[in-house]
Amino acid sequence: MVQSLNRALDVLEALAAGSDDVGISQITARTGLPLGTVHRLLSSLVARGYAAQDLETRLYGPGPRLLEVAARASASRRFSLSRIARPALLGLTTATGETSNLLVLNGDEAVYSEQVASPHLVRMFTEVGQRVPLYCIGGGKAMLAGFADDQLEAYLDRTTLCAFTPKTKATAESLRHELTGVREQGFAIDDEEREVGVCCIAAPIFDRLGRCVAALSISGPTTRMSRERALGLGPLVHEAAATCSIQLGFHPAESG
Amino acid sequence: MVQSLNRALDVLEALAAGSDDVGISQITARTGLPLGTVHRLLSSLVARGYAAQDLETRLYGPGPRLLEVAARASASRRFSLSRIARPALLGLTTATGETSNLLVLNGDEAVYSEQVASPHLVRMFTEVGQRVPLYCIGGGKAMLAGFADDQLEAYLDRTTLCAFTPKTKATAESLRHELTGVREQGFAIDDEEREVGVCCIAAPIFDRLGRCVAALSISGPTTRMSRERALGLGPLVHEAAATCSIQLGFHPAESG
DNA sequence: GCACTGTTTTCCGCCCTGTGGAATTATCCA
DNA sequence: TGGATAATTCCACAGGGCGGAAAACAGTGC
Repeated sequence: MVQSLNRALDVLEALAAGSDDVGISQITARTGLPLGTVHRLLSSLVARGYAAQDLETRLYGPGPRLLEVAARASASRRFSLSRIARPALLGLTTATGETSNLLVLNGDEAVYSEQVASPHLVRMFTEVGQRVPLYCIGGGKAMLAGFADDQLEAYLDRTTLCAFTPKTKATAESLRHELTGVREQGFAIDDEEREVGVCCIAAPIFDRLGRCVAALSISGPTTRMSRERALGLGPLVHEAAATCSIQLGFHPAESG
Repeated sequence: MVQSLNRALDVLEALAAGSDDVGISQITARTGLPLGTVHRLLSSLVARGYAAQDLETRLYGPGPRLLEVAARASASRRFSLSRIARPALLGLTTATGETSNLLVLNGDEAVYSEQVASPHLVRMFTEVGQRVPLYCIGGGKAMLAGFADDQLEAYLDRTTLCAFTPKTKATAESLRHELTGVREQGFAIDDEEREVGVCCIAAPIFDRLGRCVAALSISGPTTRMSRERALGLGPLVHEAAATCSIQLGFHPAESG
């Protein structure tokens, strides 16, 4: 572990942590590094544009180059959703024995874009690429729950809800009510709402700007996937989705 | 300038540059650093999460921590639009003697959110906080020109164009035509389209995702701001806006 | 205007840490 | 199985980073 680099990263992270500029002495306090050292490292960071100094206040803050490099990096194949989701899907299917899917938000629909199939003979099979309305599947409802209030209302305004099965939540009222529950729990269930005999549990994935862009789901025939079992798997899916969010650069605490 | 840090940043940037993972030897070639050195620096970057190694291919790519830290940093007051725009506005007003404004996109309207007033006795005066439609002012048209095609069409669909003056471009056709011109030039003019006797010139500001979020404008009475003078100021406004974009983390070349 | 306090910035000799060539190990093809 | 390519690990040297302390610089109260 290269010492100076390691310390410089400490300094960089200290700069990025707060929303206000900080002085050298504050950074010294936070990092525990000697003052002279902090100054030297900061100068180098400034020279490369990773930090910047306000000439009036003499305080330091994160620099534009940091954002620039991160923006380029985010274009890397490494951060493509499907690549990130693959291990999560494998994990879910291994753990549960049921088919898991990555659903991506596209307009007002969800698109099945990655799948790991269950080893069971009787299993869920949805075509990758298939598009479905958001309100009637687990992954869709997970994403709706991640919407901001006005975004959700706009969606409800322009969408005609239609009951695919007797259990479909086909009124704005019932949907709104359910989504508040989803927000609290962190996962959404679809208990035969799209198709009779199919139950699924899902959780939302957020990008680095805190926008809900996708969802993970596990689905199976109700013979194996009872409502109870599905709900029990909720935390598992939630955890897997949260891991994906973090890898996308999402920061849970303060996403301003 | 701390050598090891400096080199580590070279390595980091080399990782972030391409959209595919790279091997150590490729980085050695790109940076000119010795192989052992690159490996050592990379290991440190990996340990901190700024780089990541694919265990199958053994190739390296940018790490999630980079995005995470950048996401936090972007919340810094330092990158708030109005803070970035202030010097630009000062520069424009100093250079031209006319009032300059920062307009921020909000829904389908532009909001005047920062202003530096002209020293002239006869001058433009718009209230900060005022909201105006996009299609009839310079800054609004600059932002429309920065919209993607489908985004623009959706806007035109849901907006009723209304002629404020005889010169207002109040048809979808005339607007579309004008906007293609704006895209080529990089600035938009408003020659008495909102109010008779007022002319303004404006350019769009893009955020780090390449989305058009705001615009800078210079406006003045037609007695001083002739159409010709305004057009002559176009490159100046364009340049100022481009500087703001870069400080927001916008990367002109490959913004994927 | 002047001393005082809490900063940031600069300096410099010691020595720890990063350096990079070369040896070692892993991996991929044929 | 063996040969080529690339990734790791190793180690002795010395150059670069370290950090204490001094100097320069605001900002504040008298």
